[in-house]
Order: sequence, then C-alpha cells, then structure tokens
Amino acid sequence: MSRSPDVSTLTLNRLSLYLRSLRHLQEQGVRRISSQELAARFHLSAAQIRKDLVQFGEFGIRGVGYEVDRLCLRLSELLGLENERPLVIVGMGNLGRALARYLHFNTSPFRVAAGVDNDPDKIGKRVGTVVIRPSSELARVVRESRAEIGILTVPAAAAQENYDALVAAGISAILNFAPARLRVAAEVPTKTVDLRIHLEELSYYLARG
Amino acid sequence: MSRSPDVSTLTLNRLSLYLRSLRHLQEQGVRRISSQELAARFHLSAAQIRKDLVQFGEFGIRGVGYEVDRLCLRLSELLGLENERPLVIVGMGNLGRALARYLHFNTSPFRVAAGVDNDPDKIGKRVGTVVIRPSSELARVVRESRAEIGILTVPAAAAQENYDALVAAGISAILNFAPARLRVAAEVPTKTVDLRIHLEELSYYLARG
DNA sequence: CCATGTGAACAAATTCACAGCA
DNA sequence: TGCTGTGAATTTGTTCACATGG
Repeated sequence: MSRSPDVSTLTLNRLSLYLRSLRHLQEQGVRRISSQELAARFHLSAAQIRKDLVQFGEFGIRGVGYEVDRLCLRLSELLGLENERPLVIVGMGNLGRALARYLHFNTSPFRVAAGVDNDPDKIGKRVGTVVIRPSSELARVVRESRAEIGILTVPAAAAQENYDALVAAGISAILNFAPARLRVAAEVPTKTVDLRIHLEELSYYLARG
Repeated sequence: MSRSPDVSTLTLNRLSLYLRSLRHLQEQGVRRISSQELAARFHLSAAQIRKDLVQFGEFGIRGVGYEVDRLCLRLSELLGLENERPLVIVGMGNLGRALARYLHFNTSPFRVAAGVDNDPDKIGKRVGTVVIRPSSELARVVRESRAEIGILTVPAAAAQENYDALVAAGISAILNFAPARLRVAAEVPTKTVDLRIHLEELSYYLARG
C-alpha cells in the first residue's frame, strides 16, 4: 500500500470539521456548495479548504463547487469512518466511566467495546453496555473485542505502564487523557488530551489581558 | 497594564509542560538544570525551551542553567496559577459529572465551584461537593461562586446558546467540550476540546498507515 | 463565465549555530 | 569553560491571486 505524503495534523483536523459542516448541509438538503460559501457559513477559509481537499484528489468541479454527498463520502472514507472502530477504555475511574457512556451515543463509528481496570472492586461492574474486566486480561480483552483504539484514562503515575500494556496487547492507536509525557511507540499513533494544559492556558489569559 | 506581545498557544502549552517537568525534578531534589538536560529527560527541545522562556525574562544563568525552584515559581506566576481558579460546569451529563469529580482532585488551583443543568430531575442532586443548580440561575451561580472559567459540557445542539449564556453571566474564559463550531466572544478566551476530532484523526492513521 | 486548483508570496514556528556572559 | 540568549537559516503552514478548465 502506498504511503501517502505526510498530511499534517492541522489539515486532518480540519477535514473532520469540513465533514461535520457538510453533514449539516446535507441535512438541510444542500446539494452543492462552493469553498467560499462553505467558508462563510462555518467561519473557515476558502483557500484553505481547497488546499486541504486537493491533497487527496480533485473533488470539485471548476466553476461549480463541490457535490455535498460525494464530498461527505470521500471525506468519510479518507478518515476511515466507514468501518466500525471498537474502543477499549483502560482505567474506569470517573473519566473512563463517563467516556464509556458518552462515547456510546452518537459517535459512530466509534463504539466502546470494552473497559478494564485494576481495582478488584470494579471488576464485573457494568457501565453502559460494557462490563469492567481486569487489567491483567487486557491482551485477551483487546483480542476478543477487536478493539483498535485504546483510551487511556488512568492516573498520571500509571500512564506509561498502561500505555506500554496497550501497545503490547496489540492496540493500533491510543488516545491518552493522563497528564503525562509518554514515551510513545513509533508504530502506534498516539494523541494526548491534556485538560490541565488547557485550563492553564486559560488561566494565563485571565492573569494577563 | 501593558499588553504583552502575543504569545502563541503552542508556547503557552509548552510552558505548562515545562512547569510540570520541573515539579517532578523538584520532588527529586534537583536544584538546577540546563535546558539540555531538561530536554533530554522529558523529550523536549533545548533550543525551544530557551526561546520559550526568554520571552518572559532572562531566567537562566549562563554557563550554569536554571534554578528549579525559581523557575517553577516564575512559571506558576506567569500562568496565573498562584490564585484559586473556581470553575463552573454547564451541563451535568456524563461528562460534566465526571469532570466535577475528576477536576476536584489534584488539579489545584482549579476547583469546581458550581454546576448547572436544565434537567429538573438533576437539580439539587449532588456530585462530588457541588449541588446541581438550574441553568436559569447561571448568572447568579457565577456571581456567588466567583467562577472565572466555565466548562461547557452540553450537547452540540445546545452549545451556542449555553456559550452565550456563560458570556452574558460574566464568565472570563471558557473550555468547551461540545463538538460544535462556536461563534465566540472576542473578549472571552475560549478553547475547544473535541474528542471526535481526535478519534477521527486516529481513525485516519488506522485507515492509511 | 466562475469556482477550482496551484504556484508564488507571506507568515509562523522550529532549529541551528554561535556570540557573550557567569 | 559551558551554558544561556539570540540572530539567521530552515521548515512548516497560510494567504493571495490567477491560470485553468468544466
């Protein structure tokens, strides 16, 4: 399979926005749209939309614009959203349990397929539709659930260890919520969502103007 | 008060990382550290550390490095982390409730001071230490709790409306979890954490390699 | 025609390499 | 000497403006 020329995270994240915007248009029955109008409606940049899209093919029609249905489909394929994407949550504390319920609803194709924790009191408890299983069985849980993406919601101190366990269990990508700087595996794309960093950024703006 | 030359989000977020790293060193009893060693230990870039820091003053000693205690203090001041920062959570669904508990522990100076929801069944219920109050009283809740930062955890469809309500209630900064493109108030720094976008990025990497 | 696709101009961010000071 | 602080070089990302083609 040909390795596409590296696409930046910024571009990729905008593709998600475009897709979301286009789906709104779809619901409104809009059939075609120009980059200019798309930009105007959703506060985006028209030139950037075109530049972003053209990296993946010529999806537009000169003089006309883009067909909404077609572009939705292509973006959805590009982002790999046509297949189910089972998730496994590692760490069923407050955040893990909330995500188990939250990601269950309206986040297709992502579906929480399993959850593990190392607290014996939690094992066997049910959250949403998943039953909590022991961290020691992570590899088996990953195999059985066919989970591809791991959600890491353990305390910072346990993050690296559980990250490594996910990698060893054969997971293909990881979304980390622990406020920790991970030593990541090169072959496992990893994103960290660090709430504290966001709060501290806002705090900075509060402190100075 | 002098408006500092604009500092980028990227720099600001790294300052948070530096502070966190330095606190680890502090606990280990390290008194001084060079940018090079700091970079090596936490997988950062030495030149970038220096560039980032020097925007805010000359904190280092040539030929020696940085004093850990002093730099911690300066960064903490810079980021406005010396004062309590009360938070108000708008939308006490799964995510809101989880954050109410999660942000309660070990996230000083951030402290969840209040939570509101518009579901009558939830009003008066207690989550962690906060009692859920009605969204209609948001302005009063903000005033009484002295909340400066609002955490927006409502469904996408209700995001703009609740965002506007937070602004009207006099909040100073907002952290938004709703997967929605907000029309933001220029004077209210706003950050969005969009889980779906992160998942879709990972999905892209799974689809191509 | 008119909106896409695109090279060239511009801007932002990072890295390099070294001058200068403790 | 050895590190910080810093201009210059490089890389990365965005915007502009127009040639191209349906």
